[in-house]
Amino acid sequence: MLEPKKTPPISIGDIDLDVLEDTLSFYIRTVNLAVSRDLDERLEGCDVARGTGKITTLLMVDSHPGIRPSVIAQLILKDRSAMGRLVDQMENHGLLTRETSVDDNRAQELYITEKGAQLAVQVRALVTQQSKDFFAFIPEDEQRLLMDILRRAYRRIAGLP
Amino acid sequence: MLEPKKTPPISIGDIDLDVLEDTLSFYIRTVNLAVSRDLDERLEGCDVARGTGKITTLLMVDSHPGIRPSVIAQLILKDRSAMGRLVDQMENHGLLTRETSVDDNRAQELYITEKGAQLAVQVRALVTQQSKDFFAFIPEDEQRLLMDILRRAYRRIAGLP
DNA sequence: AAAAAATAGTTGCAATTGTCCACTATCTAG
DNA sequence: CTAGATAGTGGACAATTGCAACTATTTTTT
Repeated sequence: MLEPKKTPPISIGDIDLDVLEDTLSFYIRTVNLAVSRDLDERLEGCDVARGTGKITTLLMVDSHPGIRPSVIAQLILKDRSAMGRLVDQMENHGLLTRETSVDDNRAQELYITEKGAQLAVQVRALVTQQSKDFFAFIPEDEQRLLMDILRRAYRRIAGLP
Repeated sequence: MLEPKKTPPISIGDIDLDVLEDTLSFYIRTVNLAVSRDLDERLEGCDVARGTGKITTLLMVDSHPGIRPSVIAQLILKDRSAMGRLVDQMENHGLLTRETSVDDNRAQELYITEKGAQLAVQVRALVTQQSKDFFAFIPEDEQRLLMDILRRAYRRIAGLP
């Protein structure tokens, strides 16, 4: 029978990724997407969900009382205006307070609140666990390797010693 | 002299990253930020700048004529609506065309245009070079390792075989 | 063969985000 | 004392993205 045969569509299994197959940045970008989404889900409603930086800010303010917005901005790769808004938000949520530095009236010092400190405890646990879970399918030793490399990359990017 | 001494502010060198120091997801997120920005700079005005997915879409349509939007959506981890807009954009820019599949009238097939094909050539070179440059400070063998691990992660996430 | 469920794509809405730029205040250096 | 750098603020704007509802078509079930 010479019936018109349906050409099977290109399905997900047939795909090769072209040059992206060997492009590190492609994998970084996509894995980031997935891990960030997963993290957001777990933070549902947690006052520090969505976007990069809230978590880092919370933890940094908690463990470095008096730290300045501009320093955190450098850590999370944001400009000062974005950082300012982030601090606004967290202040409104009662997680931290701003004070003008007595040493330099241009600068601010950030301090954690009681509520912020409590949240920090939870977030520390949650973030650690999430990362562990998400990458659980990678063997321990490879995880360490991966982390070592990415840590170096990050420190270089952020200008850390 | 007992003058009031200025307390030196917490500076970038004094920071320790708390639990983030050992959190893979933190590094993925920050390195992603940096590498994506760098990429965007190089793509300035290039019709496929900003956001994830345009590049992948271009290359996939170029190397898999007739591929469907939903298949690409799965590769770039987006939902159908986001994918639709992406295709709108690229169609408006004259990079690809849509046709309704004769086999399945619900589905579309995407085809590259001349302009799109030319851009694909450039983008292939640019993306490859960018990734190479950006991670140049990592030794070759570590890069390979990193890529192997992340590739596995990606394939798992995207549901590839 | 008819009804139900699954799939592909579109659209509206809203929220988020990030960026750019200009502006003020303050500090530091020459 | 002036010039230039630095910290933070605020506005406007563009772009992405995500959700949910909706249509059309195909496939499965009964």
